[in-house]
Amino acid sequence: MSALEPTDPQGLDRSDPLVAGLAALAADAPAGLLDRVAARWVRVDAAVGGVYVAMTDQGVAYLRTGQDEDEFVASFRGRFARPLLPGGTPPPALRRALETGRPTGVRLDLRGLRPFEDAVLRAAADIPRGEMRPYAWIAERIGRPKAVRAVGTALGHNPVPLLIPCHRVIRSDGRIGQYVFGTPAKERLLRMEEVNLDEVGTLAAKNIHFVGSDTTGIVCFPTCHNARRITPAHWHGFRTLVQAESAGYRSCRHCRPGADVS
DNA sequence: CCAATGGCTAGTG
DNA sequence: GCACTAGCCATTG
Repeated sequence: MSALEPTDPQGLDRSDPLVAGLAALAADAPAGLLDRVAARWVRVDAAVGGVYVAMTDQGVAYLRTGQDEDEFVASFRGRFARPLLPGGTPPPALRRALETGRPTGVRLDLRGLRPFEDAVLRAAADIPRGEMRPYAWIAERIGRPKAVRAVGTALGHNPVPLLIPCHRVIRSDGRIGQYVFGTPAKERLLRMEEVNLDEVGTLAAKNIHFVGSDTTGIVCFPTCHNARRITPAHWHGFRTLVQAESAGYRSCRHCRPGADVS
């Protein structure tokens, strides 16, 4: 540093372009730049009660239930290496999504996921409202048919439950399975979106996990919207997909039981 | 690197 | 049918 240069009160050499640049940043960083680094959190009412939602400039990165904001911030920091600041008003699209359970128009920031987790969550994101698929179905779809348990683990780490509907993934035997916000919440969410859990339970008790129509020769998961329109007179239940196939049925192209056909 | 741990399953008796 | 269990596999300690 030259003695002729003015001395900064903080001892910084402002003639150094780098230092000058940094100083300018610190002094009046545009909001957009700060938000490129820091995430913002908001509180939103959801179907399961109040939730905290963290958003980056790319979209929603993290969502959790709970009352204590310090806890939320701490758990966010445990997973993401970036600061989290209070963020003001929730975007209307986000509020609408969490009120109605229809997450249209909400951008997600899923960076940082491992390839396996990413594949699992993307498959789960494709399950339509009001329908359910087994853990094993996701495993097959992503090309890891034996990683069924790991699918459960990955869904358990879903950073954005509700927005990625992991509550629509159930066990192959028809039981509800576990959920990041607890099994009762999972049941409530499913009933809220008009899944007939009682019927699914009744069928499961009779070992029926697939249903088909003898007019179309198509077999579905019981909650598939095609399955729900089958006339009782033409309705047939099956214990396994193999049984349905040997009876001449082919798997529904909408719900894709036995997701081997891509 | 090895062991342990899950939002699970299909098989066995 | 109904319990049980060995197998599975991506993460984590």
